[in-house]
Amino acid sequence: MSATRSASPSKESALSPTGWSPVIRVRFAPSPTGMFHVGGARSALFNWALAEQSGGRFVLRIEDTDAARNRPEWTEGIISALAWIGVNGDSPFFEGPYFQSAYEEQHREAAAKLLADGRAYYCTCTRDDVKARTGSEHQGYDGFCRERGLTEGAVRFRTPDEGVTVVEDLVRGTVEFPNNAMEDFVIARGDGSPLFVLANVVDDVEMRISHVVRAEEHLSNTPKQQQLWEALGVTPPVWAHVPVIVNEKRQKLSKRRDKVALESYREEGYLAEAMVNYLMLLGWGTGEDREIMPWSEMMPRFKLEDVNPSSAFFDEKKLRAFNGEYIRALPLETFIARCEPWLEPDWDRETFAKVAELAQTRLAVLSEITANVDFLFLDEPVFDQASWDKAMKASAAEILTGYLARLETVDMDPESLKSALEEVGAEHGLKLGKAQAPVRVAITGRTVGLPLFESIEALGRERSADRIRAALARLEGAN
RNA sequence: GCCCCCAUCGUCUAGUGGCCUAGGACACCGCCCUUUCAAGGCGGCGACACGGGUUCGAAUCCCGUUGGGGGCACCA
Repeated sequence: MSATRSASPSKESALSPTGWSPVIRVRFAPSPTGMFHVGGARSALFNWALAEQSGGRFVLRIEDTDAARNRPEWTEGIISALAWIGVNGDSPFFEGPYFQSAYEEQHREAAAKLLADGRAYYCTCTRDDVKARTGSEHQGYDGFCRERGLTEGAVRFRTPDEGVTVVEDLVRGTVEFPNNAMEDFVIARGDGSPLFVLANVVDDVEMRISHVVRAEEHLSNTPKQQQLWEALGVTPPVWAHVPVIVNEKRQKLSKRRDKVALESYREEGYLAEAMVNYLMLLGWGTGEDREIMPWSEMMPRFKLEDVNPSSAFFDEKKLRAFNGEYIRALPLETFIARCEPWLEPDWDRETFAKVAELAQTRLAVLSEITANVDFLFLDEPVFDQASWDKAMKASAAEILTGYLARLETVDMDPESLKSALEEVGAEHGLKLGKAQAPVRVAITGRTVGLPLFESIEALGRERSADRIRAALARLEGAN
């Protein structure tokens, strides 16, 4: 038999490809071998949109069969990261988590069935054996044990020698794989333990997965898996291989060299909403001249057929821009609450609340709030040397002295504080833009930051005066 | 080496044979606003990889070239 799939998924069959159920059942099957990856998050989101828009199910399956590399904290990390981006267990569309390790019995039974049906056979060849016979590093298994009738060893799946395996992919269209390029691959080890390719398929079958939506790196495995589905007597799912996410060198994002952990973005102060929005746009577009869109609007618009097949660069600059948009769109109270993790416990929250609105338009990520407001709470500002050098020259000392004098009597409101500095500046032929520089550095330690007069108001008369005196002293010490 | 995928501005994308002198967003540049920096407003730069077809007509279809990428374990 050809073991190929002839029918292409029509719109109708895409809704019930397995014939088991009219609902879409998708799955996300990460292995807990490291920090949760932005690529995984993007795949999860695509699956999540599908489940939610159709009233189907999103099945979370932790593929924890590689005991050597698995760690429980990674599993927790996956679950909490998913929850962060809105894929949470409380939703009626969420199912799981299931743990692959719990289904080993089914995997073994499947291998046994394949063996009994003659679709698989035992093999005792080692890699070196095969290499010795074929004389090549690159050649696959040569089928040596196919007809030997062994009763133990690793289990190999018997692949067709001729013809092609046709994979119908919603993103990539029809993809044909020549069967003669597919070796008889191992589905269970010599000790009987199942391999990924088998476990993955058996679980998908058992969990009645209708659509397998995953990254393109799995496309090459798909003909093998499809053969397995068919050998198990089940109609394969609808496949959809979404593009890989790449770095600036256009290579698949890797945990080693790239910043890929969702958690690290979270810690930097990226908003989940912005991250979700950005991730959805990697390989897909809203179809409108509008990219900033909440999940509630994006979710129903998502279609696998619209996913772009080419790889997408993860552009943190654009993510930052999105994040800034989302931060600015936050109601002030919410913004204040969201900043909380980056504020030291002893920083006065009332003072912070006074300047929060001024800071809101100045952040791309929440963690930047610290550098914007720390001067209000520290005994003395953190002086940035470059800022100091730039501002503390020419008539800086005169400006500071003049302003210090006025600070004793001026009304402590931004307008009055501003007029006072304008007057001092005028005395030295300086416009406000120039005159404010030394004062700003004296007060905040930096040349850039929150509006100066509001900052002085928030700091208070005495503390502001102290800082100007300190800067003056420092200036003299330098000379 | 073998198999497979991909190819529109620097980047993410819109575009599914005529609406395209190719639209939007990020980045970049300039101007305006302005107490710094942002934010905001306005404007600019900037792409259909190349070569053949098919067609009255191609960014859109086909073939090839080139260039990227992914996969080929008794890993997941």
